Amino acid sequence: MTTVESNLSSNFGYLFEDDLLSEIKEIGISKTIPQNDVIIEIGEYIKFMPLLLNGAIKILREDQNGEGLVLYYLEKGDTCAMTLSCCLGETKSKIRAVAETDVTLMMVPKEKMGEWLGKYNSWQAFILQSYHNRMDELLEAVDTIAFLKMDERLFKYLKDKAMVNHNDVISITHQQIAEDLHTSRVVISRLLKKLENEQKIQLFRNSIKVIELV
DNA sequence: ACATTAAGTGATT
DNA sequence: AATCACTTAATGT
Repeated sequence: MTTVESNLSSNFGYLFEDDLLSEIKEIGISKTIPQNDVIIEIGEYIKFMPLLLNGAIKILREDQNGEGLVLYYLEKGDTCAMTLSCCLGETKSKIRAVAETDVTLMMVPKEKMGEWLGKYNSWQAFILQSYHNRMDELLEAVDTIAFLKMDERLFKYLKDKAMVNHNDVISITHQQIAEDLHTSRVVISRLLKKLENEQKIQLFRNSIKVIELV
């Protein structure tokens, strides 16, 4: 068994029946994407549906000026709900997906999506469950943006980032955080300083250590 | 040594 | 919370 195959089994094996699993192995194209590469761009048509085998993907929304806002992260075993709706409905992507870490994907041609829906119960369950999970995450993102103050948003952002990277030291500049949260660098610097005084984080040049991971 | 980039801070809106 | 203006610190050439 190849690495990709065992990877697929360990992440999706408990979800899918064996027939489906072997069909995915046969048809799917595995792909590795280096950190920070854009996987899906806004306005792009989607021909493949990705199953995330390894790494993490950052999902962003963008305003008219091309400035981004992080919505949520996908981790292994996840798939992107945007691709689901795009593959089923022939529409363009409304979000951008960026590789947060190095990523390995299994790309399934979109034609198979509909076919499998009728053929495999486990596939149908997976698609519905994925929609449900993404909906929850989207609502959580809305709550975060609407109800939390910037300092709480920032701390949540840091914790999420530490989580998906499996590392409590985050390599990032204040400027980059500001872009992800759609605010200014000065604001981030001040709030980070405050979090450091509260012993929640430690600041270094080009990196931040998260102390209170909860 | 000089230029560039990252980060810290007071003052103002 | 945003912006301006300025300083200080770290890093690259």
